[in-house]
Amino acid sequence: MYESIISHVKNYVEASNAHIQALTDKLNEVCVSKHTYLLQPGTHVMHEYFVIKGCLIAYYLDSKGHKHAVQFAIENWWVGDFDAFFNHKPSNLFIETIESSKLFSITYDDLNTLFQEAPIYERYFRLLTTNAFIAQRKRILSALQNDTKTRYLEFCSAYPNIEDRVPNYHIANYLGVSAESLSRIRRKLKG
Amino acid sequence: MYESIISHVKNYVEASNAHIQALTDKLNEVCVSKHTYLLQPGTHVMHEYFVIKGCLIAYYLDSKGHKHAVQFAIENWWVGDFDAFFNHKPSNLFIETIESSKLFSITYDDLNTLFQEAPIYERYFRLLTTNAFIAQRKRILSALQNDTKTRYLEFCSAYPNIEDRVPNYHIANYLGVSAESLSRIRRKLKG
DNA sequence: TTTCTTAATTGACATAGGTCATTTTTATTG
DNA sequence: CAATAAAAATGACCTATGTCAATTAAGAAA
Repeated sequence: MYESIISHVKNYVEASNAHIQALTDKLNEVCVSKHTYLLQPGTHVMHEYFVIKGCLIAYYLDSKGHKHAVQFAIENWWVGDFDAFFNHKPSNLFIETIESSKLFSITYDDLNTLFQEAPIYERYFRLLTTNAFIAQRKRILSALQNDTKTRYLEFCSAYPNIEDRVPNYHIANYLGVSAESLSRIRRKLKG
Repeated sequence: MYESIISHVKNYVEASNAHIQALTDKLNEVCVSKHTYLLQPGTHVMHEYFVIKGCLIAYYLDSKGHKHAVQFAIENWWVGDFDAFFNHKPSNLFIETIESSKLFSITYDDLNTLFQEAPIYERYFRLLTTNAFIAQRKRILSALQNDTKTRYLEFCSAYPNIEDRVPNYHIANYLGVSAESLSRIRRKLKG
């Protein structure tokens, strides 16, 4: 049951059995069906989630009602609202399942206890955050220097086969273009 | 001499005198004059820097020779190439002084020793990275939902008085627009 | 101060992508 | 399977911003 998260942890830090035990003791398994919100704006963020199976999207809604996807999460990704979670403020993010999904959840208090019990998890989360930061920076850079077609192709290879798992308008939102515009780009790529 | 960095650390973690000592022992003061590169692409990244006084910019050069600013660093900011530094690969970033600057530098090995000696610094860097991640996400979102004028105004209030410290074309690069376009926006704001 | 260099502004023009309205295709559900 | 809803594609039109070239302004150096 815990294989995927254990190997994820061991990918980043040297973890003893006791370390692993300390983590798994604090995880809860959650199953959610398709099109369900794990998080909605205004909510007090109780958990961060690790995806065992499934596909989710995290997005904001702007003042004009437009969605802006910030992250897709598939198997072995952590997903949640870091800002709201660590800074104890209400979220302004939607996190929604695109497929029915199986997740582990951990609470803020349990995560803090874990940091006390086993500082290797400070390191683990520091490394994850550093990687997320770097990936995000790449995304900014790509947005600044590449046209949408290039970024769409990049996206497809970064999240393999995701075109089949995620509706098109989510991808358009992620790339920061209208669904119509992405549609035109796809046509050009085919023809 | 160390006041600014000490209070920066204490802002994030509970640090004893011994903790502080462990850090300051590893810092070197560096003075660099205006228009100097601290880092250039291809280089093996030896240091991360903390700005005591001055102003710097970190940017990439894309395949078309266009600059893309990823960060301005002023007093009390850390600056460096996280990706290259932590992952031991050559940098593809320029870091350049815009004003003559005074910095602290720390090496990779010293930082790792510090993490061993005092795990609170794992925490400190985790928190810094989390904040940087969040700030960067806000930047992505702002780019996706606001027009350039709005983002320019946001930028001016996020980095107060920076218009006076930083040439215009750097700001245009940061916002992801041409210098001409920013110039037109500034004209409209005045008139 | 004068000279030289760098930065900023401006105009003309081209184009990617936005918006809105409509149609076609694909999913979902009773 | 039929009926309905949701998503994708398409066309017409508009606007913001890019590019290139020229001019003006500001800053640095001698």
